[in-house]
Amino acid sequence: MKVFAAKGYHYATVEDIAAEAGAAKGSVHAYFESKLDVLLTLLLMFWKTINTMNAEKLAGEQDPLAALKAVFATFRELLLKSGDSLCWGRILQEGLPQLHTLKSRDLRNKQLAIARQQRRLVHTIDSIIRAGQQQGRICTTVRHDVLRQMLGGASQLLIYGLFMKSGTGIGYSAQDIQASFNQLIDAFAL
Amino acid sequence: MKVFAAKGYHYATVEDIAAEAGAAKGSVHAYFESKLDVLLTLLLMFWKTINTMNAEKLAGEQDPLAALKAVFATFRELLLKSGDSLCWGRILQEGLPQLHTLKSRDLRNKQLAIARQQRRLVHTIDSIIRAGQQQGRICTTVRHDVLRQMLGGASQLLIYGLFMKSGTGIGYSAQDIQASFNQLIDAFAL
Amino acid sequence: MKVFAAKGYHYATVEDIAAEAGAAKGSVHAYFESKLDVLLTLLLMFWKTINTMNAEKLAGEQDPLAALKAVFATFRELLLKSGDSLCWGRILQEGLPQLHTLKSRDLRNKQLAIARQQRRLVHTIDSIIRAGQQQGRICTTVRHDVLRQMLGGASQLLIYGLFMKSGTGIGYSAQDIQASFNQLIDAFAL
Amino acid sequence: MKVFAAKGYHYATVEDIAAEAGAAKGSVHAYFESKLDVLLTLLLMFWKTINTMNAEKLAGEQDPLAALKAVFATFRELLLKSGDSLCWGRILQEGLPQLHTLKSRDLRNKQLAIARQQRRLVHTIDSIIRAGQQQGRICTTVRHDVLRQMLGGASQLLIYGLFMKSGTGIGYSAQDIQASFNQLIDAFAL
DNA sequence: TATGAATGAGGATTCATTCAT
DNA sequence: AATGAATGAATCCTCATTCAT
Repeated sequence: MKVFAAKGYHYATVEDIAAEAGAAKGSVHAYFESKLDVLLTLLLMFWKTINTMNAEKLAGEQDPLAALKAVFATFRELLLKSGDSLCWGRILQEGLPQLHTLKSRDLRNKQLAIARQQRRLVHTIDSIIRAGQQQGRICTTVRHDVLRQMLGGASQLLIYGLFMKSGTGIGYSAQDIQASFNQLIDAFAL
Repeated sequence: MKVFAAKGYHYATVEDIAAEAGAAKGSVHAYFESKLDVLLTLLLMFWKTINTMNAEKLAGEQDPLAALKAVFATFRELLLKSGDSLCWGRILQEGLPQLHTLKSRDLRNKQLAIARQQRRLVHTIDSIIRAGQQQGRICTTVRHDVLRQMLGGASQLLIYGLFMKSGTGIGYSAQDIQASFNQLIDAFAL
Repeated sequence: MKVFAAKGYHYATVEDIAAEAGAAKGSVHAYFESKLDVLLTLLLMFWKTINTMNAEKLAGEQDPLAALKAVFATFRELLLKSGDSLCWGRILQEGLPQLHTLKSRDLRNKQLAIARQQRRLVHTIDSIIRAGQQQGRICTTVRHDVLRQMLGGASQLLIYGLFMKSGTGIGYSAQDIQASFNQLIDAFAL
Repeated sequence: MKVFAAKGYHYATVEDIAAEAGAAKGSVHAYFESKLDVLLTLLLMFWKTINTMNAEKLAGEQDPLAALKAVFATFRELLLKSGDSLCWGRILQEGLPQLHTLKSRDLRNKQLAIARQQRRLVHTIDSIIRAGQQQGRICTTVRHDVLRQMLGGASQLLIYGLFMKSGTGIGYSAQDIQASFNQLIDAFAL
């Protein structure tokens, strides 16, 4: 994760990964089918964790606005967990090869599993928004999918901003994000 | 641009690029120092265009809310220009090598120029927001840089959504974006 | 061919092949899909040549015994052509990977083409033998396929013997083979 | 033996060998210096067995033709022993690395021992033929080494034929070989 | 003695880049 | 100016071998 985050998938070598783990090149292939498998495994882990955490948090939560805030808080927590680097953030952005280019069946399945987890998160958010709209708690002039994308994008770039190098005009902290993002959600509340 | 967008920087070969341009592999290097140079040139072109278009649109525009809407409209126009594919979108996400890894001085300069253009856009947006806040037109409970990141992120993911494959829960069109995004901006107006 | 013959397929590296050809490693892959493709191409070339030469020689040949002698003479000519090394001989013995292990469709087709050419030679020999048996010129107490295998094996090992290192009890020359092999064929004539 | 026969030396892994033996990878190296050592050990075993069996059979055999038949019968027995696969046959064909490439003295010695056993078989056959020629039982128009190679090659390919896949024009059985091969020997009897 | 996790040398392959034509 | 054949650096992956347990 560290290596991919620091160098990007393509500039990271298997040797780099092994070295970071304090192991030898060959050992990486003892645990992963290929370099791509390492990436896919990480991605799958990320999305699964997101969904698991959300499931726990949302159990029993009735208020759609609170639920929405909780979901995006999960996202922030996970992205910020590693502390000093935007590990997940950079990994999530990596362009993956087309599904049909994947040689092994196992890898194809992994990529499908990732897509499934991503869809699950999407579905979670959309359900909350639609429920909120039906309860008259969330404004209905915005499509649920549009709102979901806006919130997701805003959330992402806010976090990325935390790790941007100086000189890019970012002066806020993790705390600022929390408050402002909740204000954003409230802007769509009724 | 098409090739990078379709395959991603690393999966695109110089041969692909040349073929798309109806030229031969060697010719690419007659006009570009390297493959990376092609990408950097494209990126620089993108950001320069963004800033140029903004400069034109904003000349004489007094209303900060209208100005903000115009700036993000520019972004959308450019990203959507190619019509049937998210060319710029994918290109913009490509992980670039670290500045210090770049061998040639020319490439380093180009990357710096890109950063300059990106900062210029950031400055443009921030100026509008701060002016709006001073004029009492934009709410001051949100930092200007936080608002800028939120708007930028929302804008990006909305557009990416347009190109996502079916099954990802995207049902909106380019028109939906326009209205919803302006509503988002208005949510921060006073 | 020289490299495969000298080192064997697996002990020969692509670099060796390139060096022998006075070219660079990468150039091998400009003309061949893979190292295996080099081998398959050579094998296909060999079997095609065998069949072509036979077709020419046998046109108009009525005598089955003369025809048989001609076919095996072709085999000898080709194996001995390179002069100072048993190029084809060693290449022909190389164990090939199973058809289904082959990654590319092109390689699979090449291997099938080789099998086709081999079958064609087998068919050529068998036809001659059967015709000879029907004409009462070749003894019928031996199955045509048995005789074909015996003649083929004898032919092969005779030639291999020519290239065996001293100390293996080989004292004959290429001329001795010709006479003795024809005597072998005559042993089955009526 | 089974593994080498099924996959070929280079496509067989030590893990395969261990698995077939119901042991673990590491155990192979407890009994053999290296993978090549396994192969050489098998080869040496084969040739030693051949010579031992021949020594027993030939003790007291006066008739050179009967002796020749016995020697090649031994060869057939051994090659066909495994029953359903051409184990020895494929192993015998494996291209070995050049003697001087062998790292360990032990391996070099083993390879020399194999060569010694091969020479011993050659000598056995040649002695029989020469004795037969001196006794006027075997025709003298063929050199003893030429006859030995012809018989050996014929014998080999006949047996290989038994294991060839269908579609290669092989229709005979192990019994057909016996009779036909003896007829071949008789063809050189006086 | 048996194991199997860890190792790293070895080699095939890719593809950006060069340069003679 | 355009080409594309040739190059070789870069790197993934395999698997024989080692060795601590």
